[in-house]
Amino acid sequence: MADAVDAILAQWGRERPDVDVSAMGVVGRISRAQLLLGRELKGFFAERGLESWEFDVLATLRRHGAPYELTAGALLRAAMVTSGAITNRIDRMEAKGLVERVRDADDRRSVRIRLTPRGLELVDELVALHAANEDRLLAALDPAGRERLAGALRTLLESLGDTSLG
Amino acid sequence: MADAVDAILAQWGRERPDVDVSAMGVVGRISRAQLLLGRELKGFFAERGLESWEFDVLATLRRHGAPYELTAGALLRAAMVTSGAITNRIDRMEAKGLVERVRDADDRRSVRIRLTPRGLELVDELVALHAANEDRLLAALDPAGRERLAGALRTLLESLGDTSLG
DNA sequence: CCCAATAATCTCAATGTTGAGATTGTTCGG
DNA sequence: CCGAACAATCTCAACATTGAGATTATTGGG
Repeated sequence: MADAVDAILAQWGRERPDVDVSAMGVVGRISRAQLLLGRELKGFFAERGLESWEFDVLATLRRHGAPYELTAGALLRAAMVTSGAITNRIDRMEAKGLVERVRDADDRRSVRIRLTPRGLELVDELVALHAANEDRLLAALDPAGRERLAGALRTLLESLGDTSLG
Repeated sequence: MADAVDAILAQWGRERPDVDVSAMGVVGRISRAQLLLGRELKGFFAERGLESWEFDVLATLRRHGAPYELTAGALLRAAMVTSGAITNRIDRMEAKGLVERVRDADDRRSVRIRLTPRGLELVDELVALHAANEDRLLAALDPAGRERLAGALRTLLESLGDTSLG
């Protein structure tokens, strides 16, 4: 069986047989898989009135444990976005009542972003559904295949410097 | 050794031991790998005065073979973007002299996008460097590891419907 | 203590994508 | 042939992100 990337590699093999394009077989598939999975997740959250990035913020706060708050800086490092993006996201989620800004009394440059009761309730309700949905998206892979995939990606991520949560 | 996703899974295990979040070990890593690889590629092309999406258009035209032209529709399906994005990209690349629009005489709704000599020269020069750069980014994986990774991703992509180039 | 360097967040213009609708052209049944 | 349905591309407003610079607050050397 062949996917779209196999077709791309075959085209390069025909047009530029002098170039070793085999790395594209990995990099291209990671890119396409992310795009297709991202679309699925977007649809999943849209059905529930959320953007994917909103769930991402909620989940980041939730999994860090009580009192479910992080600084804006910690959130932007976790989401791997820039400061402008985090300000915008928090603005919108604050307006929706999912998080609130709390000025830090010890360092007033800092803003702690905290889950509201409503935000906590929402993320606790969605996380199981989200995990089950991701599990469904991986249905084509058996447990051993998932383990190999996760393991190889871990090796790759470590080599790319993805070792901390910031 | 642990990457950022291991830390995330450990947090969920602590906070919500009732939820099976193992699928995030795969989906989360695909997402982060794509983000980090994408940044590397962006830097690589920026050093050469190109955006990643510009190379993507050039490469799509090049690998389809002479006369190095495709319709706007074929290009947008290959890039997996919407029509507005392709119009914008072609506008800018046409202004840079990398591609040109050719109205199809047989079906005048269609526009064929064709590599200019300069575009062809540029992509032919860059493709080997690009492939070598991607190879470098995967240096942490041995050939067998790459093969397993590509194979598992192919299975996943097929199951997500990524079987044609449009 | 003061001031320069550093730090955290916010502001905002530039950039790019989406997606609906407009425009232009083709096809095909009657 | 005509007109409706379909097709390909372009237009444009809404929305998000980036990244540089502004703002506000802290720290540490002298």
